[in-house]
Amino acid sequence: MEGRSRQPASSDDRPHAQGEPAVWSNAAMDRVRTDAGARPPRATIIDVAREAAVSPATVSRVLTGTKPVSADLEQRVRAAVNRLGYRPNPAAQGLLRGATHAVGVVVPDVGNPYFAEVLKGVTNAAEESDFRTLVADTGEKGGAEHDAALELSRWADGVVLCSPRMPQRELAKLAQAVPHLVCVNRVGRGGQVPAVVVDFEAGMAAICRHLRELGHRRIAYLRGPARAWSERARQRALRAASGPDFEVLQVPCGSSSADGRRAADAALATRATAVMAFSDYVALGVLARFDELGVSVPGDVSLTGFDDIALSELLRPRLTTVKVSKQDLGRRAWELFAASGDVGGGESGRVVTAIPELITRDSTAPPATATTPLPKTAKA
Amino acid sequence: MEGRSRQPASSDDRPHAQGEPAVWSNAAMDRVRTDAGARPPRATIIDVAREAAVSPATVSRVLTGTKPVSADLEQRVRAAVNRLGYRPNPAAQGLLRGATHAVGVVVPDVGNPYFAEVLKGVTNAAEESDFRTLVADTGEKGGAEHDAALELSRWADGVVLCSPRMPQRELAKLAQAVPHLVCVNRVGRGGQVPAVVVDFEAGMAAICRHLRELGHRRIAYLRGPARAWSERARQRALRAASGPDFEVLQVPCGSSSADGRRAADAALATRATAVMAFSDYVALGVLARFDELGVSVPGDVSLTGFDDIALSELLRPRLTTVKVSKQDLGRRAWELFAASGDVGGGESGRVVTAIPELITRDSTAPPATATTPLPKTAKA
DNA sequence: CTGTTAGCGCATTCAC
DNA sequence: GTGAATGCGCTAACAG
Repeated sequence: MEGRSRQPASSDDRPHAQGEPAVWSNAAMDRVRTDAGARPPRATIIDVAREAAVSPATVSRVLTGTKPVSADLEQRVRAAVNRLGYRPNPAAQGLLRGATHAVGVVVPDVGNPYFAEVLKGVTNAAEESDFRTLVADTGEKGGAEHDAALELSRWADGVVLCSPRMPQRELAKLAQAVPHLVCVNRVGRGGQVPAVVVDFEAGMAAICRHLRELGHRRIAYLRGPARAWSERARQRALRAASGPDFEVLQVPCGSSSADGRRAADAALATRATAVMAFSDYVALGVLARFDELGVSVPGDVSLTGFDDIALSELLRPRLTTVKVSKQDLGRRAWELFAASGDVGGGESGRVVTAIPELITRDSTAPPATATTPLPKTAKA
Repeated sequence: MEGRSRQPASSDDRPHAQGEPAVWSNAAMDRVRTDAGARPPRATIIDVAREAAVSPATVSRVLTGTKPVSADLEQRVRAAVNRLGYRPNPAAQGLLRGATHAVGVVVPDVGNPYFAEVLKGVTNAAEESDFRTLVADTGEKGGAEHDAALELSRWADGVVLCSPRMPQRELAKLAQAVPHLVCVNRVGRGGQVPAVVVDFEAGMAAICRHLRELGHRRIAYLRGPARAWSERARQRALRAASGPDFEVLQVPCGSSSADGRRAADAALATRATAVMAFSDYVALGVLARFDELGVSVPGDVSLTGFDDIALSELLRPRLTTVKVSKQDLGRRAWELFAASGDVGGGESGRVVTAIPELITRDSTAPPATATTPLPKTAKA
């Protein structure tokens, strides 16, 4: 594309670094050998058949193992396959079989360790059944979920929707358009769409109980995305736990650690003795901001998360939270998809519930005094 | 499959929770309506053609926009498409065009925030060009990379290999079998395979310089995976920086925070005044273990990371590290792939280098004394 | 057991 | 401009 030097490129594998915009440099380390487009065209099943001097059908039979083939021919075919490095074209197979052997996964944000783990769970489980995984990252934009799922549904045999933020009726409509839709952390009206969900109510209840037992009476709750089903479940638990001796102050927040960081000040302003974050990921941000403000956890305020991501026990203080097996969530979602296939798509409406477990660590303690402590110092 | 109750399932969307093994419960919330397999079969282009009373070719022309179509017919077709909710079958398109409009991404571990970000970068960039993304997670098993890439190469038009740990010759062989292979953080012999890499040498050099300026003379380095190309690059920088007044002690470690946690004690045992971790992710584990041991950072020892993952500035102390634009890495890899397509696969051997930037934060400080401090207390 | 035939859903030649 | 025919790579039905 651009001019190229004829210099044979230092034999070492060390790239040289030079400026281009910002930190990026386009090392003009041009190709060495000029065997450019000399790549042999991909072998087809016909090539293999010719090579082995058999019919394509025989090759197919050897590879799929559907019908018995004589030992002699089988050897010839295998040899030819290896020699040519033949691998069947999945698109063609899919076209014929009407199934692609792939699953789609829609996540709000792969950067969020929670979803990364769920994705990993699906991927690993799918791999065991020799299924490929397609991902779509909606960037926390609920509006993009519908289209992403619809698109993936054409590529894959089923779609796993992680924590969809879309409205209920949109989900219902989607479920009708997408053959094997499985939700994670969301159950639709009456549970028509198969789902694997965490029992958020139980989890929040456990956290509330823990806080109450420690003596907290005034709690700030950092809300997650308004449209998240899990948020509504949490709210139910909060309502149930609320009372004259257990006041829950709602603070808008979000689902990322950046959101947590931003909301930390507002949480403090409630003069609560404990802060419940929507998730561990959010709590992370809160912790950072509290530290900046010189607010000690749990000395000045207690803090809780949700999910028990790997980081939470690496943090200081180690976070009190509720443990959810994220990879299992993904794996279960996969299983739900796999099962739905067996029954021909009729078996919808299965909901699998994961019971989370309270993990008491260092970020919670009894309130320092009857009244809410204020930051020791402002802005470290 | 199992017996089902006729109970109409509580109209609420709250799943009930009951025991099964461990924390999982299979809520027997059966399907409500019995419209089981009543899903209409997916519409094909022929259905649309019939519905619009035109030929399939016309439908195709409207959808692909290759040839002009009269306004009248165009309207009829579009209406039919909407009515039927038709979406072309990508497998069929792929078969015909010989390209799938998908990229594969092979990562050692999606749970690692570094790779999650790179993956996100690829996904987002691909999406903009209307490409799908396929992922394979090799679980840090270098042996699985080759097969994963090979497999993905049949599904996708190209494959992005993230930080492959496979031996050089295996990579070379792979590059020959996979049409559009792009590496992240690895350049093969002479750079035949297009790659986008971080200039690890520059990064490590910057860290060494920083540490030396602070007065550190005895440093422990927590090694990454032996087979990682980036590790070898780091070693080069270390060798260059080493000298009588700057001693680098090597400690085997790995690439995960769990590895870091395990290696922390050994790092301490070197009696170094500063510890350089292979990555931020590793440093995370080190920090946690140090805290357990009552070793203060940077009071007793300084600690550095690499990559500047989002967490690193949320941690306390905030980690001194070297900043790498992880999403950009992914995006650039995508661009390399896209570009390689334009030139027909001949343009191999492009290497793009990202220059990282030192970020000085709170985890580094001058050494406390001339001699290495020992842990204040053992096992907090 | 093996080879031959047909067609999955689509875009793209060709004729008109 | 439009429609009818062809074939992408593969496997499932049929013959033999």
